[in-house]
Amino acid sequence: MTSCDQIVNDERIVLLGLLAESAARLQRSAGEAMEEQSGIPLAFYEVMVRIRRSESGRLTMSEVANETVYSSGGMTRLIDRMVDAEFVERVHCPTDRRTIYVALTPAGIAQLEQATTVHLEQLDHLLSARLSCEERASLRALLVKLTQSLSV
Amino acid sequence: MTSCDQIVNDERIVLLGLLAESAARLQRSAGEAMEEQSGIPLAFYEVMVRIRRSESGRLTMSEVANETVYSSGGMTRLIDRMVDAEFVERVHCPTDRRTIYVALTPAGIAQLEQATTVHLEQLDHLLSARLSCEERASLRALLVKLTQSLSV
DNA sequence: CCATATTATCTGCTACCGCAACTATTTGTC
DNA sequence: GACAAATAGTTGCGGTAGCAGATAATATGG
Repeated sequence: MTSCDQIVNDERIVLLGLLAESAARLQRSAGEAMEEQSGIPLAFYEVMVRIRRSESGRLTMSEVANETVYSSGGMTRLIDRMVDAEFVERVHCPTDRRTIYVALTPAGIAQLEQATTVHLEQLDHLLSARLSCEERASLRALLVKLTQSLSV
Repeated sequence: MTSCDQIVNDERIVLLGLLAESAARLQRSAGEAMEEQSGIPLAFYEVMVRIRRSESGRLTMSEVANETVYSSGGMTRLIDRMVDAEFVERVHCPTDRRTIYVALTPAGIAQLEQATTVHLEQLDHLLSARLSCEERASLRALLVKLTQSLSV
């Protein structure tokens, strides 16, 4: 190999590292702020947001796990903690006794609303201050394109 | 609040979730491939790449930790594992006995070269197949801009 | 020359995730 | 209807990260 020095600076390798770094730093900043100001982990928030976005106000365990890139085992315990905190509840599906829906409790809805308000302020700091609306839109488009069909 | 339904779809909240999801999925895919084909965790690779990119061929514990978004404690153990695997070695700084340099061993350099070759093929699958060269360039530019001054 | 503050790294404790194995349920095939 | 395969979710185990405190070395002020 002529020089690994050059190859490790390949744009694709840099891009993957950059993506990991950006995501880690943003999640850390936003996560710390949420923990401080709303008292919940960012992971809780992400789950509650997905549930809230759903048509029926509930998602199966598998659906939540897939949307948030958790394993099924990992999601079981995350939901356990959220049930303990009384933000969500498990609801058995009447037609398929294997599936379990996860739905927000009234306390969860309240928590989600409070956290969202604070979270948006943080995102103004973290995102809006650094990227224009157009830039955020193209970043979003690029990430969607990148993640499509990688969804498995 | 009129409707939290709308607010949780705010473009900034979506963007943060999307960034997390993209990074997680890509790292998972690339990480599994690297583990299979090169026998090392992606975390090892990321550390070795940073060291290789450095001018002097070595970085302090703090430098590696900062560049890879680890805490100092987390980096201590990651380097412990890499030392056990004989990919890197700790070198005491002669002028400041607190600082410790991390440098690649010959085995580490060889491993890095092998892994890089395979990794680039994977990235062709994961990145090049989905985004054009121009799109990757603008994604890179946007991520750099986003992460700038968030570096602490 | 000593005391204090700062810096660099390591260690103990705790929390959390993934994998693989397991249970329960449903679906498909004969 | 019965048995095999597939699917949904939970649990045991192992590994890894972060935080806080400990340790060691250097820099600063008196």
